[in-house]
Amino acid sequence: MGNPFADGSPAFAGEASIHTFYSEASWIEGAAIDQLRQVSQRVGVRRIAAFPDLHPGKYGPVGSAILATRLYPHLIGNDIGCGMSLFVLDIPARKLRLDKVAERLKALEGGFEGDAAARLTAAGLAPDLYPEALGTIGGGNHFCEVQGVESVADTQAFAALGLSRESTLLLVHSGSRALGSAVFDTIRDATDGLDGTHERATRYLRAHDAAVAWARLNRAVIAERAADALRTGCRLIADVPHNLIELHEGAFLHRKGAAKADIPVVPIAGSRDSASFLVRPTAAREDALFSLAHGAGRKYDRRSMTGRVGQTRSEREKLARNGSGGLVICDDRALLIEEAPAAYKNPLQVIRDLEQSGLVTTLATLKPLVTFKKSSPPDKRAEGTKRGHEKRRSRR
DNA sequence: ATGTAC
Repeated sequence: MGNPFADGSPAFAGEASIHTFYSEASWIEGAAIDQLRQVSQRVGVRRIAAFPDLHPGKYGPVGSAILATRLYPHLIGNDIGCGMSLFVLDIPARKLRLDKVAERLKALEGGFEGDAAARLTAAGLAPDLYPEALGTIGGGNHFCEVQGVESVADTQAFAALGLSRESTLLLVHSGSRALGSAVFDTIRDATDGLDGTHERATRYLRAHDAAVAWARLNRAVIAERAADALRTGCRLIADVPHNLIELHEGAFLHRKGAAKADIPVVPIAGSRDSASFLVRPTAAREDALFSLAHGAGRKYDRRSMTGRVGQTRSEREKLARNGSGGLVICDDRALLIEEAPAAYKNPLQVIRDLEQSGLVTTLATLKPLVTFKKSSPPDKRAEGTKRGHEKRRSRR
């Protein structure tokens, strides 16, 4: 089936307009289109913008921005405040030894050894707000990636950010961990959304805003920990949430896997095997609800990836390297397979569509050098009894 | 996505 909204013109379903920013060349699942339609028919939904990384999610379309007069916490889900932060490290890329970088980044696996409570307080958050989780990446599609500069399209704009072809960048994708999940738990029953003036909505929004701030701080602490591990410093270039609700002209702007675009520069992640992009959003794009794609977007869901790739040892070893010699640290085999580059759409096509829609100009292309996802957890099999071994073996 | 439901 073709893509009914691919012409980019607004289509009307219910009261809401759906404006798409992807071309026929982008892979868009029918189930995601169905979800867009369903959301467009919900009470209070006014306008929807959908991006080329659009794919179906648990409660609604991922890769879309939804403006509604009613509040829909489920459109955001549990990882409130999730996003990408780009930093520059105080060390030129040519000085990096990738195997050493990979080894040192394993320090991220444990907890933050600094004063989490003090950092929370400095960010205006309660010191007892999940201090033990602060500075941890989490699972799923989250990562911390050391990048080099592949090419620069706008030298002046790139230099104005204090960046050059020699720069080493650090892209952190993480969110609010257990906090966002706990906040979502408080409104799990509100599947039909909330009246924004209701006290329950106000309470949720206050907790939501704290989770957004916590997630931003989390990315900063992760970057700081990575920089410390690499014996260098770092400086923030851009912090861009893609999972949050903001007030816009008296209505709620829900962004689910849609990057906030009303800021100077936005990093858009590729898969771990392909380049990421630093783009400049076109100002004041009301039609795109001041949003952008947040990455490549999934092509295959996690479950269907099992059996698709990583069957043999040599295939799994291939997944631990990227095509240009970079390294991937992911000692969790299931996660390595679920997050294989083949599970994602072509990020180049995503950028092409955003450029052709006039939503962005690309400043630079960044190549992955070392992608940290997860290092060895304590080996549970080694802890088990001999009987446990036999049980496990018989299950296979 | 999640100190992962049971």
